[in-house]
Amino acid sequence: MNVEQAFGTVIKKYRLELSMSQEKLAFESGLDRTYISLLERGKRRPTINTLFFISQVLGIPPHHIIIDIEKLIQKK
Amino acid sequence: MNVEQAFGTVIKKYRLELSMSQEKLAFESGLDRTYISLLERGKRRPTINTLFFISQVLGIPPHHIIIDIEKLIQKK
DNA sequence: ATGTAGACTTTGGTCGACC
DNA sequence: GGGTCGACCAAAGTCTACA
Repeated sequence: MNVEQAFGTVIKKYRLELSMSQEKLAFESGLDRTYISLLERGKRRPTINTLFFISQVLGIPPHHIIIDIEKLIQKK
Repeated sequence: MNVEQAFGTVIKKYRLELSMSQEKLAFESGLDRTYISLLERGKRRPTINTLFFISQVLGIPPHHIIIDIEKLIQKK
């Protein structure tokens, strides 16, 4: 599993835990809804700024998301 | 202080601790030397993939760099 | 509420050269 | 060894629309 796929998996997991829609996550983070869709499916590589925007809305510290990514790509 | 400035500050700190040149960091991480220069001066926003490449070469876990960034932008 | 597609703008990232 | 500039190409991110 690569970094962008892991990122998508992780933010989707946290988004669903909050029962939040892609639409709301997009709006609150100032990004486009279709872009959130692309991110969750591992089709885009976010900048670290985008990471910070999204994690802020999810209420998760950015480094926590990175730790999850590290674990996912470790597992292959 | 913004995210990209913090990123530049942090990777420069770790690079200097290793007494590594920008040239070597660039080569080992598969990036361009001038781009490392831009990053350290906060002129570019790296993707998370770039974060992983660079942190690998620096021997620092990616989330550790993110923690440092969080602290720096907190302090203003 | 989400996936996809196409056209679009902006910025990440490369490369050669010079100081 | 590092900053900068200009030109360039690839990819981030937007927007409209339809299923």
